[in-house]
Amino acid sequence: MRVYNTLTGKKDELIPISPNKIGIYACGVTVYDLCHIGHARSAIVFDVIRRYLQFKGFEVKYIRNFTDIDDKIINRSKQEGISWDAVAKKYTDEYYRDMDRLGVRRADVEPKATEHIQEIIASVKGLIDKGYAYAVDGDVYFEVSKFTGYGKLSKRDIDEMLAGARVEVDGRKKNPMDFALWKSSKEGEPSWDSPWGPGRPGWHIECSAMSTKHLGESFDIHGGGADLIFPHHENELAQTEAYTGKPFVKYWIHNGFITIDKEKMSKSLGNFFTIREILDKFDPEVVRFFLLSTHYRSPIEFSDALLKEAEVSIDRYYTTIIRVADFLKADSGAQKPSAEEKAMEETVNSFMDRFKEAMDDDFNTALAVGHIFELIRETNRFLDTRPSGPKTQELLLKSRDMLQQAGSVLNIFNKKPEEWYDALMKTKNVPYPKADILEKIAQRQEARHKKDWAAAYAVRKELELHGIILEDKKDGTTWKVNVSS
RNA sequence: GGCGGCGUACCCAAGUGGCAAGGGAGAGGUCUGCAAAACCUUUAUCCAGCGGUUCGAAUCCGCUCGCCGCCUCCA
Repeated sequence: MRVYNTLTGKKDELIPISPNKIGIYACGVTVYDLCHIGHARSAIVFDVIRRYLQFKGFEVKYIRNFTDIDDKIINRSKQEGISWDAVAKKYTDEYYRDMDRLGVRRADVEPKATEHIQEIIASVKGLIDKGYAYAVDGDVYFEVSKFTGYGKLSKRDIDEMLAGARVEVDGRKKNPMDFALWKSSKEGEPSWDSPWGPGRPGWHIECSAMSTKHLGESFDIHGGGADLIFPHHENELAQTEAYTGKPFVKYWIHNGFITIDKEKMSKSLGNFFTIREILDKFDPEVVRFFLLSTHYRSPIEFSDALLKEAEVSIDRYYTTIIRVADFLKADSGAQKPSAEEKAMEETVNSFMDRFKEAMDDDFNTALAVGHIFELIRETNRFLDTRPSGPKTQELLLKSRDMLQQAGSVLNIFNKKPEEWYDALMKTKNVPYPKADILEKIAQRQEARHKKDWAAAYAVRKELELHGIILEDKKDGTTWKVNVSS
């Protein structure tokens, strides 16, 4: 399989450092506030990458960190009037609440910066010893010009960046591009003892320390949002390779942004939606599907209208699953050849290959989703021919199984149809108890028996007003929530 | 200013050399007591524009226009 590698700028064949094993380190979040949908995208993208690699049979070790000490956390603790570690704890809990709901699996190891202070200090010390870093007044800086590969990830040149001139001027640094490995603490700020006095780690060094501790000095995949390429990952790469003298990461994977009115969603612009407020209106499965229906490196424009389209798509899946279940329950088993059988067989049998082919090409979930809907259409088309018999049943069971397997990689299609409609009742605020619906359906059945079509129609209309659609079938009437309302 | 990306139907979106996936919306139809769902037909002789390479390009090269990102914290 091939993955796009930011370091090489092209799709590279994925060859693990150790056969059949893959180590992944994804940058998590700084726990100082609620997560927005951009954080969700990154988390879901790497969740799917991990799931797919496991699906392919790789033994995956997945690490995702929490940055639980930095300026933003300290500021927030002043604002909220609670200690910095209480802030970190609070927003770590909130993070889990959101991500669990979104079906993002926990990582194998979820390290925190503050739990790795000794490793960090050892790295900083090592970098000073090797001449890559220098201490000034309790701060320690990495000397960018000493590392010849600096800029190779973000394709930047130190001199050109200086010409760009948006770098802070700090006379204590040898070069304005030098960045902090260790920051001295001011009075009253959280601090740890170090050879350079009380202080705390710089942002980049924590990821170097944690990733190499849990995955070794060289590992396979390192990822995060595209905004981390520079300076975070560039710096991380420089300091780690300077320290170990070995290649750090083989494949760098970065996901694209979420945009609002074509502009990057970000905290500073204030144009962001929290995961929480979106989940008030849409089921997590809808959000996942929405995010996965565009390739992970492309920008995604975010809007309610687009989420609704995703909702309709998911509904189409569940509707088909109900059809299949209804069919299997009712099929007499009498052999009846179908003209569509051959086409159906072909689509079902080739599905998994096409799904894998899509995913093998840089995790092309958008194409994979396309294949899923081809299978759904073919399944419906097949059912429309009213086939019957063991062969028919076998094909339908296999189709359902294929959809389940693909769904499990993307972690969608994970509900029973009833659960999907229960969920819709909530997100669509249908204020109508299920018992009432069943009651109305019974009344309507009575009217239908008497061929009182006007009364039957009135019931249909009444429920429709509440967002409930009735479906008359051979053996009774079922209801569902209208997704397009 | 430097570096990078994008521009595919009404909307979303795959496709990176061989006759343009998929979803939504619209229109017409089949089925139905009425519906819904589903299915069928239909909506890009063409992929921002211009020029070039090639037997052949949305896909490669050049230029132009438009949009966006990174270069400061940021998923």
